[in-house]
Order: sequence, then C-alpha cells, then structure tokens
Amino acid sequence: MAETTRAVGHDELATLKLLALDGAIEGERKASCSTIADRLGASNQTASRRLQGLEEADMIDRDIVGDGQLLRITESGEQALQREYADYRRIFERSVGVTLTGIVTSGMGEGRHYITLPGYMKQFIEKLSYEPFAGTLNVDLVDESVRKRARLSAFEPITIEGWEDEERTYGPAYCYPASIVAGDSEYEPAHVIAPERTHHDEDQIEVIAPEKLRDVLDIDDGDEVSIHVAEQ
Amino acid sequence: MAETTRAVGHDELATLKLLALDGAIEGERKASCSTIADRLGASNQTASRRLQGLEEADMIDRDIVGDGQLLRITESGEQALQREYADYRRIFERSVGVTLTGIVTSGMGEGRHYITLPGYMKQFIEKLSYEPFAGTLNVDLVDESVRKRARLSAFEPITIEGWEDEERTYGPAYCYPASIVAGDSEYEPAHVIAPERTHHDEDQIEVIAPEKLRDVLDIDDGDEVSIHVAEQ
DNA sequence: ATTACTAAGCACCGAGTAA
DNA sequence: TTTACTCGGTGCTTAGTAA
Repeated sequence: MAETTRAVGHDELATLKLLALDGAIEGERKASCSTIADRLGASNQTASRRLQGLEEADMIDRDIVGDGQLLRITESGEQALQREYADYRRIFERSVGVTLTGIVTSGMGEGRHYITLPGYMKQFIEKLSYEPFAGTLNVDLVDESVRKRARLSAFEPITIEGWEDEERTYGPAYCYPASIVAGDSEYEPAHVIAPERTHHDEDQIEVIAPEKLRDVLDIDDGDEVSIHVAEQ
Repeated sequence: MAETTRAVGHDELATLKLLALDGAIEGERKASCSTIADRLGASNQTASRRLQGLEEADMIDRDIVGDGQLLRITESGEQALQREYADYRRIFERSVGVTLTGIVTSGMGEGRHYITLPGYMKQFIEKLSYEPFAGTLNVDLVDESVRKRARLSAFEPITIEGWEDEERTYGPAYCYPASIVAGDSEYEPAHVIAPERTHHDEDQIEVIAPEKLRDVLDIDDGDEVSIHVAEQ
C-alpha cells in the first residue's frame, strides 16, 4: 500500500474549496498568492503555505510561472470536496444515495474476461458474498449522470485488490453496492465496479450481480436503467 | 443594527457540521465534549472551546446538564451551513438556484395590506426597480419545497428596512429575485418576500411582481406553480 | 511583479486542576 | 462523571527578506 497522503486541515480544505469555486476542478486556473490571500482574509505568506500544504497532500498540482501559478485540483482533491459535499447533502437532504441513469449497451466483452479471472473472482465471492454472473452489464450514462458519477468517490468502496501473474499485472478495482431498476422491476444485490484509476468524465459504468441482469430484469440494448448506489 | 456576531473559524464550522450530522438542526441533541473530541480527533478541552466559540457566535444554544450538554443549532448556525452547502452545490452542480413548487392559495389579504404601506412601497420601487401590484401571490409549498425553502437563507437578499409610525413598528423583510412558472408561461421579474424573522418549516411563501400574477399567468387557487429563485 | 524562506510573536493546544 | 479554568509548550502566523 502506498504511503497514505498527508491529511489536510480545515483551513486548507477551505482554500481548496475556493479554488474549486474558481473552476480548478475542470482545468488549470491561474492565481496568485495575494489574490487568494485577500479572499481568505489572510496574509499572502499564509496563502503560499496553504497551497504548499495542498500540494504536499496531493490535492492540487501547481506550475509556478513567475507572475503567479497555474493550479489544478487533483482527483484526491476532488474526492475530499465530494466527501464534504456528501456530508452537507446528508444534513440537508433526505437521502444521500446516488441514482445514475443510463442506457443498456453492449460492451466489448472485456468485463466478462476480467471478472472471471480467479484472482478477482475469489475476492468477489469473499467480499461481495456472492459469485457474480460471468459478465458485466454496461450502461451508457446520460449526461447528467456522467457528472453525478463523481459522487461515488465520496462513498466507501469495497476494494478488490490488484494482483499479478507471470505475464502482467491486474489493477485494483472498487465495488459500490447498488440496486438496479428497469421499468417496474428492481434487482438487488448488485455492484457498480470501477477500476481504481478511472478517467475523468467517464460516461460508461459496469455492473455485476449474481444473476444475468439482462434476463432477470428483461432488458436489452437501448433500454433505460437506473442504478441506485446506496448511502454507505 | 445589532452587533454583528463573531465570525467562526473553519475548525468551529467543522464542529458545527458534526452536530448537524447528528441532527442538531431538527432539535436538541445530547452530547459530551469527550465524544465530540473523539470524532474531531482532538482533546476534550479543544472540543469544549469549540462549543464555547460556537455559542459565542450564536450558532448553537446549549444547556449544560452535568453529564453532558444539550445542543441545538440556531438559525444563524443553519444559515452558515446552508452557505457552505450552496458553495458545494455551485462546485458540483450546474446551477445553484432553488426551484420551489406549490399550490396557489388565497391568503388572508394581509400581504396586500402590508406591501401597500408607503414605508414599504417606497423601498420596493427603489430597490426592486418596479412598483409591485397591490397584492401578494400566496403559494402553499409541497413538502419537499418546505425543506428546500431553507436554502434561501444562503442567498444574498434585497433587504427592505423596517420602520415605525406613531402606532406600531413594522419589521424588516427580505426579497429574493425570482421567476414564476405556471404551465407553459413564465413571468419575470418577481420577488419572494419573507419577513426577517421567519418560523422554521414555513409552508407558505408570498410572491410580489409588477403585475397581477393571477391574471398574467392565468392561474387560480389550486393551480401548481414553480418559483425559481436565481443564483445570486 | 511573483514565491518562499527565516525569525519573532502570538494564538492555539492539551495536561492538570477545580467545581 | 461532567465543563471549563490556568498555564506551559508548540506550532502557526505574519513581517521582513531573498531570489
């Protein structure tokens, strides 16, 4: 396991939130310590240290360019903000689950190949308490859900460890408990499965379950399904 | 104007969030410094100080009862949390406006009386840039919107000052710019108007506009309307 | 103009203690 | 048990300075 990243304090998190409000999640943003200091109500030395701290904690990437710096929030920075967001949603909303919507589609059969590998399958049985059907349900997320998908990073996933054989290494994956709704039918248990290293703005999602979801839910390519990932 | 309350630091805000997660917005919650200290990852002296600070800042009410304390988040405490929540919504959602839904209803004609008083009317014309129709549209909010209504407190309102004549005093009110949707019609400009001191869980809302909304939107008692309060 | 180092001051933290 | 005070020690903040 890699060295766990240095934790950030609440002051640093507030600085990170400020950068996020400027759009530093979507891409690089130019800023200077003094402008940040003004908005924080602190000295620019403090702003400088906050940014250094966030960089040390791997929450931002920085390029110092003479008349300021180019800042970008990293994936773990976004996750920290998503966790905060989830807290506030839990405070002010009834439920904090995430419901993702999309269209059933045919993947390239990769999912089937990977999940049936013994190195993964053994962990599924142990950690998910069922033996998954040998295939994944691929779902093309609608635009709104592509964005909502990032909320998953605020949840505590079930971690499937990576492993390796003589030929190559197989990366870790995260599983999120979910229920799948299609029309009037709902199926549980199921899990959203995602590789540890996921691209930003991923527009597809894969689901595993003990049975063949296409059969038990009577769905096929082009049908709409909802994937409800439960709180905790 | 009353003495503006002492500002809270980010550490204190995090403590307030913790209490909110325990449900201290809805009602009184029992807690002790040591349990809070554990969850904060700090000493109970620090927890004690945080609670003192939050009380000083008028964000919580406390009753110390020997084997702990009874804590309740005040309205300004909830507002501070709503402002944070609004920040995170702005980061992760496309829009941070609030859309409230409800049913048109007949008020008791109080609104009409108050808004036509010269002490208020003069300010409306000056601050809203229109002369309101002499009456308010009363809307009974649906349950979900009763809760969402609290989000308004995160927005910057247009403040209508209170005043007094020989007989009595008239309290201040807040106006929030809004557009009103009924069926396929949308009307703008309009403002949600709320007295400064509002009860928790208020289930009705009043709207003013330059024209008689019942006429221009062709609505009557029992019709559903949406009130979109814009960002900023 | 930047960022960031160093050093002085001060505010915060937590142990001990009292009520 | 509690909460909250006092009091050292420490670490954070800011001013000044360098690059």
